[in-house]
Amino acid sequence: MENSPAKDLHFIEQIIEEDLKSGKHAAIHTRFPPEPNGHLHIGHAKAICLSFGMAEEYNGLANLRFDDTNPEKESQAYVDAIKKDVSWLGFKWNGGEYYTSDYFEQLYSFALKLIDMGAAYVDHQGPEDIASQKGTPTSPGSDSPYRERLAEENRALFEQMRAGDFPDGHCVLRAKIDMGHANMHMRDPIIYRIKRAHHQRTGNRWCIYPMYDFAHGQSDALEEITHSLCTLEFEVHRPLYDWFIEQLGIFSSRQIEFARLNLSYTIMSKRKLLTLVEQGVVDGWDDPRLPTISGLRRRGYTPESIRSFCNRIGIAKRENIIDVSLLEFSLRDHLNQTAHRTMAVLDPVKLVIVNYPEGNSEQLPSENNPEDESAGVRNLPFSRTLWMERDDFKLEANKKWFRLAPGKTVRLKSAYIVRYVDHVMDADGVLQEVHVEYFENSKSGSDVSGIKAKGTLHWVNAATAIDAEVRLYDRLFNDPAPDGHKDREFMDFLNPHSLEVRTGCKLEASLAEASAGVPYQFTRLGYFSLDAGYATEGRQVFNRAVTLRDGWKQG
RNA sequence: UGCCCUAUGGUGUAAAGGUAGCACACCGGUUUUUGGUACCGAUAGUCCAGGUUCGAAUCCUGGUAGGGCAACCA
Repeated sequence: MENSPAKDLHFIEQIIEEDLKSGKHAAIHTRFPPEPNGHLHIGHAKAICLSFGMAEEYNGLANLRFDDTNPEKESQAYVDAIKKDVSWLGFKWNGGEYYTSDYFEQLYSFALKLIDMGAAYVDHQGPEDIASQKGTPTSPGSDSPYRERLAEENRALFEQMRAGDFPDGHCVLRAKIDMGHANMHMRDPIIYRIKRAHHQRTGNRWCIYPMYDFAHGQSDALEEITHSLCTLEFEVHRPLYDWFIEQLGIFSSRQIEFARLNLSYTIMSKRKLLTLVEQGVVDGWDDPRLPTISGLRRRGYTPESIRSFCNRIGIAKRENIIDVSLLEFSLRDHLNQTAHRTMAVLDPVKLVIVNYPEGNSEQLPSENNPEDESAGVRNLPFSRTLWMERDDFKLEANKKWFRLAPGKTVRLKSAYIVRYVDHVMDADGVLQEVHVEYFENSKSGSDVSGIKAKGTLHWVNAATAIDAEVRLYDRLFNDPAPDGHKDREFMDFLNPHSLEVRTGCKLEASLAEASAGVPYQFTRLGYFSLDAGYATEGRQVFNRAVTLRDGWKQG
C-alpha cells in the first residue's frame, strides 16, 4: 500500500485508511446486520459488498449478525434464506455468525447499569401519551411524570418487567436524555418493551425485548466492530448510538452512513416487495422480475455480475437512482466471457434448403465461445429442414435489411450461405415456410464460394430440435421511479407486459442436458438459463436474463 | 417553521486550492460467420449569488433544491 498510486478511494475507504494509519485500529472489523424478517435484495447486496468487501480489502474480519430483536416479524426461514443469499454472492462471514438475541442477557445488564446511573427510567404511560409528550420536530417535548423516579425503584420495576409481572404494554424502559433535544431520537427513547412473543431462538425465555437503538450499537460494541456501516436513514440515530457507548463505557464502534441503492424501473422497499408477492402480482420472492437476490439468481444473474455491479456504482452520501442498464451491462460483461453459445429459435418457421439432398445430414463444428478458446467446439446436426426465427424474414426489405427476404443472401451460423428461393404462406397470410438454396462450397471454415453475406442467422436442425418454453422478461414497472411519485401509487406503474411466455420454442439438441441455473447465450438472442422451478415433467423452461445489446437501428 | 445530510454531463462516480477524469447510456465509425464482442471517436457537467485567493467543483457567507427525523419496527 505504501506509495500506491492515488487510487480513487470512496469516503469510507478513506476513513478506514486513516484509522489504520493513525493506529486507532490495528485491523478493521465490520458486520452485515440484517433483520430476518424478509428477503435480501440488490440494495442489500450493495451493503454486503461494502461491509464484507472492506474487510477483505483491508484484511479484516466481517460478521454476519441477525438483528433479531422483534420476534413478531422474524423467522428462522428468513435466517436460512439470508445465509443462502450471502453465500451465493460469494461472501464468507470470517468474523463469525451472530444473533442479537444471544446478547439479551448482556443487554439486560447494560439496561440495569443505565438505571443505576440514573440514566433510564420505567414509564407507565401508554403509547399515545408518550408520543404526545415527544413533541414534534419543530417543537420540544415534555417530561414524563415518571421521569424522576428513583433508581432503586426503577431497578425493581425493570426486574419485574423481566420477571413477567406486568402484562404486555404495561410499561417501558426509557433512556433519560433530553425531552427538548433537537434530535427526536434523543427525547428519552424507549429502550425496552414488554412483548410476549415466541422468539425463534430464545423461545419464551424473555418477555421483554430491547429496541433497535439499545441493541444494535451494543452488539457492535460486544463484537468490537470498528466500522459499523449502514444506510443514511440511520444518520439521526448516530448521536444516540454514541450516547450509549459513552454512558456504558463500551467499545467505541463508529457508525458511518452511506446512501442506499435505488435502481431505475423497480422498487426496493421490503414492504412494497411483500405487497407484490402477497397480491400475486409476481410468483413469489424469487420471481425473476424482482430485484431480490433470489429473483436475480433465478433470472440468471451471476454472483460475479452482481459484485462487479456493486463495485461500479460507488459509495457516497447523496441519493441516487442507478440506471438498471448498468446492472444489465455487468451481467452481459460477465456472461460474454463465460457463457457457452448455443442456438435456439423462439418463434420458429420452417426453413427448407431445396437443393440439399433429402435424407442427408452432416455434423458442423461450432465454437462454444469465441471469447474463450478453451470452451471448445461442439457439432451441430444440419440437414435439409431447419427452424429459423420468424422475424428473420421480411417480404419487403431495403438495403439495411441483412436477413432473409426475396433476393437476399445470408449465412447460416457455422453452416452455409443460402439464397432465397421462395416462401409459403397460409390462407391468412401467415408465413409457413421459407425456401432457400445453399452454396455447397460456402461451408463454414472452408468457404471458397467468394460470396459475401451481410447477415448471419441462427437456426436449429428440425429433426433433432427439442421443444421448450422460454420466458422473456421486461421491467416490472413502466416508470423509472415507480415509488417516487407523491400523487400516484407504485402499483399504478406496473408493466402489463413484464412477462412473455413463449411455447413451442426449438432448441438445439445439446440443450437437453442443460442444468438449472447454468447460463447460456442463445446466439443473437441473449442469455438464458434453465429454470427447474417452472419446469414440469418433459417440459423444459428457460428464463431470459437479459438480451444481447442491440446496435441495429431500424428504419 | 426546528435539527441533520446532500448538491459535478442523461445516470452514477472521481478530482483533498492548480489540466474537471472514469463508467453506463446515447450518437458516429472500424473489425466481425452473433446487427454480439473488441477497438476508435463525438456530444454532454461543477445548483444560484456574493466573497477569500495569482488561481475555487473544492474554502467562507447567504440563498435555492432534494432527502431524512415525531413506531412499545429495524
